[in-house]
Amino acid sequence: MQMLRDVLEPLLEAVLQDIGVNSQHWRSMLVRSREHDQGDLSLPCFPFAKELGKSPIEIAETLAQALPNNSALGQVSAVAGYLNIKANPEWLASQVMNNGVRIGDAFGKKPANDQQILIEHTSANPNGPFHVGRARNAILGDTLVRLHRLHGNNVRAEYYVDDMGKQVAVLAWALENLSSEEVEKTLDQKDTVNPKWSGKADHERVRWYQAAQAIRQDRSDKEEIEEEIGRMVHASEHGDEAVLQSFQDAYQPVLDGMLSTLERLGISFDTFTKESIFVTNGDVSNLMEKFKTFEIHGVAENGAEYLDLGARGLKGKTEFFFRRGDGSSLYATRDIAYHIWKWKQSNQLINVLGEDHKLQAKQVGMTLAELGEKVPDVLFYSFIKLPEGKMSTRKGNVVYMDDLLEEAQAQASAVVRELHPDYPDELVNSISEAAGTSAVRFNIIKVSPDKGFTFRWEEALAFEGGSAPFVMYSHARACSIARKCVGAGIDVEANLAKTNVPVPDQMPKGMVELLRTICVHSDVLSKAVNDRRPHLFANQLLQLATSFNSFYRDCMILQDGELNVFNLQLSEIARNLMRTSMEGLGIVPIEQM
RNA sequence: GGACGUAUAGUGUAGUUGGAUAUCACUUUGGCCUUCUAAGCCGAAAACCCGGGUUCGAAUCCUGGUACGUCCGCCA
Repeated sequence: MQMLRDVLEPLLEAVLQDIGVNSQHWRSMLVRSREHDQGDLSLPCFPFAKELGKSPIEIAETLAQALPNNSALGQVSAVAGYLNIKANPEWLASQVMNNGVRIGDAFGKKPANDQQILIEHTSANPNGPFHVGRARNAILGDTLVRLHRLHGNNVRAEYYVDDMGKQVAVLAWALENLSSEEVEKTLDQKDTVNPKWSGKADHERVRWYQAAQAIRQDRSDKEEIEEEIGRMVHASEHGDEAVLQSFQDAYQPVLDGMLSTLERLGISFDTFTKESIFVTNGDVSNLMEKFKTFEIHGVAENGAEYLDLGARGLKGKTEFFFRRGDGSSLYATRDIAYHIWKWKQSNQLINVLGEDHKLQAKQVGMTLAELGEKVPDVLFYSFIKLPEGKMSTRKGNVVYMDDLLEEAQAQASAVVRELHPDYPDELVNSISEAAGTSAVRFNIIKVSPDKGFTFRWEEALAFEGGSAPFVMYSHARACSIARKCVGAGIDVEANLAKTNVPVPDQMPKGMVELLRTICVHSDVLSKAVNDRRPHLFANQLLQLATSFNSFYRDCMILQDGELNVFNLQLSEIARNLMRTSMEGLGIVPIEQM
């Protein structure tokens, strides 16, 4: 709780100096108490014992006695060598009510600053529909974008389109050379397209890609095919406009289909940058010429070139190849050119990458450093696997995002119908769409990115406990209260505008809990953003919703037609904080459910 | 074989960078709907992979194991 810390530290410093502690080390020892009953902040006094020649218990007691009265401080106590300090609930209330935590206009939105941040995420190869594994990148990345915006940062969400290379070439070749009969014959009814997605190019065209993959293995003329594809790849890497155009014609509908899936999850991008532009504009070849002048530059027997990053401390395989024997560039080389370009338009770069890209990212980072460029921040995440094992399109062991979202919506719909048989279809649909997609997102965001994640239908579709619908429900309740007030003829706006509303003498547990949660909200947001760990904020939002539910139980706002102004104001603050926070995580803040 | 990551109640997870009685949810279990939405609230039970070390104090740091994941292409 930074607010309390700001008040407490100067007071503690004076007191500590009085008893003979002069170092500043204690600041890092001041920690949040485990038990809220004991306090909000605690100072363990054991390290002072040696220095002062007194027992920790004695020191804690001396400090508790010496700490001056302050409106921010509630109970101050010494327990077993710990100095425990509790915030005064009335002070918390005044902080919350008097804009102390209302940051900006939107209760929790910080004012914008001049940081220009570019977050690149997803950047999936446009050759097939999203499955839940690939979606972790998009959900994590988009959440990071949203949280930065909530934090007041200027962010650009960027998708790096892989519009060259073998995968796209295979897709383009297949679309030009294979009839749909051939495709179906080759795939032999395997993993047929869900009729629901029959118009969707990401689901349709991936079959051409898969058929081509099979044909490249088996067909009698596979050498010629390979040659043809190789020629296309080669031409694209030398900037052949016609070939690049044919690639784009092949992948663009697929990409559009994939993006529409993401859109359903509330994920969108500001800019799309095509990999090929760094080849056609000469950046890549200039870069490769520059590498030649490096002292760690090396050449293989067939003329392929590399940088020996071992000389810069890279362990394992130290040769980082940036040019093939035939003179063309490699993916990583283009990625470096891309990063140099990105640095020209922003002062912070964040990439969201799967853990399989760790080595690659390291090589790119070291090379950028070698070039005198800054190294981007990277958020790595571990893969999502299925209970049956690794997710693999080839083995048919996949859960497509489109299917998951459809199922989530259907199950949410069943829940709504059971709970509210009176709701009209249209309302049921909008609630279940919001609840279903939000649940899927939240289920993925709430766990630490570097944790391996096993996808389970029951968990993705859990609508209670620590889920998105749980938060949405709390928010909808708060909205319902406001509606009730309006219905009772109360001017909500006018009551919210009232100042100097007296803080109640008796504050129920639920109210204090809510105030305390609100007071740490912005601390947690900063940490989640700065450490690139969105799950911290997801947990904070759960805490906020839980606190609100306790408050809701303990504190009536409208009782026998009487309005409690203080409670209304607090409820509205919490409601707005929930709303902006939900938006920050991509949870749809519907007002009724 | 090497590099990097992970290991917490029956299950899934949090742990603010070394502090007290380790978080939350599911499951199990006892209560709460004639007052603002019970997708809710209040309670019970249940865990730090195994050895060593560092120190007043270790889930957290060091070290040695074990298990799992990822990578170690002139692929993207």
